[in-house]
Amino acid sequence: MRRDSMRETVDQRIYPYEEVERKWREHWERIGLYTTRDDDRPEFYQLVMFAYPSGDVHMGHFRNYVIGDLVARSKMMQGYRVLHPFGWDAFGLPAENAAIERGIHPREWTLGNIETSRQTLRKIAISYDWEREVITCLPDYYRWTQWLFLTLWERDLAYRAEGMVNWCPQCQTVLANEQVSEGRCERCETPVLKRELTQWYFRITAYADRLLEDIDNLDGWPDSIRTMQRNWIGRSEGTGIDFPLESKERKLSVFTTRPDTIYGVTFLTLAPENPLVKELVRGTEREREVTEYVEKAVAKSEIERASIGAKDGVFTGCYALHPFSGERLPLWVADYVLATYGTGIVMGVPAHDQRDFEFARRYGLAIRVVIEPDSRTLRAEEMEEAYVDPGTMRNSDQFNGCPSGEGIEKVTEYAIAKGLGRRRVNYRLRDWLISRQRYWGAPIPMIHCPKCGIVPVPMSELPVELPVENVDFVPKGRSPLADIPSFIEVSCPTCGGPAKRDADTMDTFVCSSWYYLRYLDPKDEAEPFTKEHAAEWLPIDLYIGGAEHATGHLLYFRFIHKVLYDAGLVPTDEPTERLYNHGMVLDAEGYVMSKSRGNVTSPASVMDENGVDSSRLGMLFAAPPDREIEWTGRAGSGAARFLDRLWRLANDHMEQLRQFDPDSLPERIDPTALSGDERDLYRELNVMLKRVSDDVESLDLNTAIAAMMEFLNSLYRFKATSSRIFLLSLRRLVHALAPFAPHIAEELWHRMGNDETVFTSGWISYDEAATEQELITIAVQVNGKVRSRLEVARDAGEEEIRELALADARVKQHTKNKTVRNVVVVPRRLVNIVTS
RNA sequence: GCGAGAGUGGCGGAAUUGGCAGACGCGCUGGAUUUAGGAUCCAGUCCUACAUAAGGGUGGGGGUUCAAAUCCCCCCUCUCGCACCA
Repeated sequence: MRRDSMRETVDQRIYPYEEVERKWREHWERIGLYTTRDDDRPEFYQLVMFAYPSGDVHMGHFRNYVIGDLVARSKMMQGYRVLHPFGWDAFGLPAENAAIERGIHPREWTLGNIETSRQTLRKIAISYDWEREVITCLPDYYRWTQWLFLTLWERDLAYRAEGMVNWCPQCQTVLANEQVSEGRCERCETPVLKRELTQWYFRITAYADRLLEDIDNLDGWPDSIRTMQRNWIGRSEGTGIDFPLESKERKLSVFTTRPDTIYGVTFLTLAPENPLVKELVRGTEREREVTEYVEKAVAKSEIERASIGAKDGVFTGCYALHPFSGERLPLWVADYVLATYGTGIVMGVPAHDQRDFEFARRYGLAIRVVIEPDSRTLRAEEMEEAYVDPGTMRNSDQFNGCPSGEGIEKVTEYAIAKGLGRRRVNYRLRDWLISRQRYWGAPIPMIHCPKCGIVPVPMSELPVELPVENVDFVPKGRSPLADIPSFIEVSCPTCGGPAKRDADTMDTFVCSSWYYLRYLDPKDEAEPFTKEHAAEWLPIDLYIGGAEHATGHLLYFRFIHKVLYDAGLVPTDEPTERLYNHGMVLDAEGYVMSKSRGNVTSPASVMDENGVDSSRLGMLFAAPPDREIEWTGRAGSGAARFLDRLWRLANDHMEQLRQFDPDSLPERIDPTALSGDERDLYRELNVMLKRVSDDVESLDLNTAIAAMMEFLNSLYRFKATSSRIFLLSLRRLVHALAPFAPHIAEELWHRMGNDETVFTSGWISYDEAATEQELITIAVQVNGKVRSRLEVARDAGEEEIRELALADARVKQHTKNKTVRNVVVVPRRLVNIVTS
C-alpha cells in the first residue's frame, strides 16, 4: 500500500504532496520563474553537467541536479539573475548500439529518451530555463561544433596525421588516450589494441604548459581534480642526448631525467613501433627475427604488454657509440619502451633503473654502477634491484665524486657545450584524437581533393549535415558515412573538381567541450554565441558534476576555452570559477547502480513513492554532497517526517500566521525586551538562519537541513504559540526551507498570506548579534577531565572565570590535597586546572 | 609501484585557526494515544559500571601540548586516479 493513501485515511493534516507539487510546478512554469532575466541585477551562471540521454535520468543525475537547483533557487532568492540551463549530450555510441539491436534510428531513440528524461526533470521541478535547451545531435547545434573544428583548423590546432592509435575492436573505432582506462576501452572494457592509422587530432599539447600552470589559479576547484590534471599532463624536465650510430651517419636521440647516470649506459632500446627499427635491420641477417618480434609486440594489447615479467626484447645486431666515452653500445628493441613518449628510444642504465635492470638481467647485458650511496658499496653482480636513489657519481670520468643531484645539471651543461644534447621538456599528455569511425556524431567538415589536398568546408556552408535516411550503421571498422555516395561525393571548394568528404565523425567530447557557450545564445543562427553575452555571463560561477570527468571532459573544456580566449571570443582564460564534484549514488549494498547489474532505482518511481520534496531533502540530508551515498529507499524517511511535522505545526497555527504581520515587529528586535523563552527562541532562530545561510554558501547541505530540523524541534517545545516571535520563527523557517523543499515551502508561504512567490521574496537575513547568548556555559576541567560547569556572562573576563572555577565545590573536591600548578582559561570555552 | 583522499556508536553522519566527542536523522528500547499501526506524542539509546560515583573511548602504536578525532612520526585498512612516462 502506498504511504500517502494509507495515511490520508488516518490523518487529514498530512501533507498532500501530489496535489501541492503539481499545483506549484505548473504555477512556476506559467509565471516563467525559471526564465533567464535581462536586467541590471548581478548575474550568476549556475551550470550542471548536461546528460547523455540513455532512457530516463537516473539517481546520479537526480542528485547532481537537485544540488544545482538548490544553488540556483537560493541565488534567485538572493537577488541574482540566474542562468540555469540544461541540455543533452546526444551523439554517441549507445544510440547506434540501441538502433542496431532494436531497429530504431539513433535519432528517434535519442529524441525519445530526451523527451522521457525532460518530463522527469520537469516533475522534479529543477529550475531550468528550458527555452535555452541544447541538443548536440541537431544540426543547429553541431553546425557550431563544426565551426569549432574549423576555428581550430584555422589556428593550426587541428591536424591529420598517421600514427599508432588506440583501437577498440568492440566499438570498431579509435579512442583518445583519455578514453582508455587500464588498457581497456572506457565504454565497453574491451582490451585496447594499437593500430597504425591516419586520424584527426586537436593539438592540446600546444596548451600543455598553460593548462598546467593555470591549475594554480583554480582556487575554486577541488584539490583532487587539480592534482589529477597535473598528473595527467605529466610535465617532466630532462635532457635530450644524442648517441651516434656506429655504422651510419645518423644519431639516436634519447630523453632522460637522469643524465647523471650517463656513464652507466650499457645499451640502448627502441620501441617496437619506432620506424627506425625497420631501417636499421633492413638487409641484415637479423632482419627476419627483429621484424617478427616487432609484429608480435605490436599485435599485443596494452594489457599484455604491460603485464609484469613480460619484459622481453630482441637484439638488432647494430651498435651505437657512447657520446662521452665512445664505447660500443648494443641496440635492442623491447616492448617496455613506449613509442609515444619522449623519442621512443631509451638509454639503458640497468644499475639505476629498475626496468633496465630487469631487462639486462634477462639478456645478460652489462650492469655498471655509477651512483653509489654513502653508506655502502654497490657491486653489480650482487645487486637484486636497481639503485634509484641519490648518491655520489662513480666511474664517470671528470664527474667522479659529484653528488648525483648536482650531476644532473653538470652533465646536461657538458652535453650542451659539446653539442651532444639539449634541455627537453616532455609531457605525458598526448594530442587529442578526435576522429571516430562511427555514424552518430558530428561530421568532420573537411574535404579531400586529389588536386588541392585537404580543404576545409567554408564556414558559410555549415552545417555538413549528417545523412539520416538509408544509412547502414553496423560498424565495420570504417565510418558508415564512407558508403554513402550522396554524402561523400562533393566538389572541391577551392578548384571545383571532384572531391570526397571526410567520412569520420567527431568524438562526442568535442560536442561537450563548448556547450556551456551555446546556452548563452541557443537560437542564434549567425554565430555560435555572442561576445556580448559571453562577456556578461562568463566565467561560469559554479559548475557541478561528477569527478569521473577529471581528466577527460574537464581538460578538453579548459583547452577549448583557452583557444577561444586566444581567438578573442571569450573574456576569461578559464571557463569556470568554481567546480564542485558530487559523490556517486550507490545502491543499498554499496554497488554502483548500473543497468547490467540491474540495481537501478529510477527517480520517477522514488518521486511517486515519497514525493518530490522529501526525496530531494532526503538525498541532500543523507550525506555531504561530495561524498558517495548509499540509496536505501529509507534515506528519505527522516526528511519526510520533518516535512510532515512542519506541515502540521504551520497549519495548526495558520490563522495566526495569516494575521501576523512581520512588519509589526521592529527592524531590529531587542532581545532584552523579550521574555526568557522568547529570547531563547529568538536566538535559536538567528542561529538557524545563520547556519543555513553559511551552509548553503559552502554547500554543506546536510548540516543546513540538520539546523532546520533542530529548530523545528525547538518550535515544538515552545509553548507560548501566540507569541509573535514564534510566528516569525515559523515564517522564517518556511522561507529558509524554500530552496530545499520548494513545493511545500511555497504552499505554506502562500497559506500564510503572501501573494508573491517565495522565490522572489528575498533571502533570509539574520541578526548576527542575536545569535549570541548572554549567559554561556563553560566547562571546567581538572587535568583535562570535565568536572563541572559554570554559567557566566558572555563577556566574563579571564580573572573572573578563574576565580569562579577555583571556588566551585566540585572542583574543590578534585583538587583537594593537590597543588594547583596552572590554570588555563579560554574565555567563552573552558577552564583547565592543572594539579601536581 | 606512484599520486590523492578517507577511517568517529548498530547505521548515515556532526564537531578541524587544537578547547565539553557523538549534533541532526535512521534504527532500536520503554511508555502514552489508538479499532489498528510501517501514524502521532513523550522518555531513553557510545562502551564498561558498584549506575547522579568512577573509568574507557574517534583504525593500531608512539610523540608534541595544560588540552589531540583535529598537529607530527611509524604501521594497518579502504576508496579514487595513474600505471613500464625513461
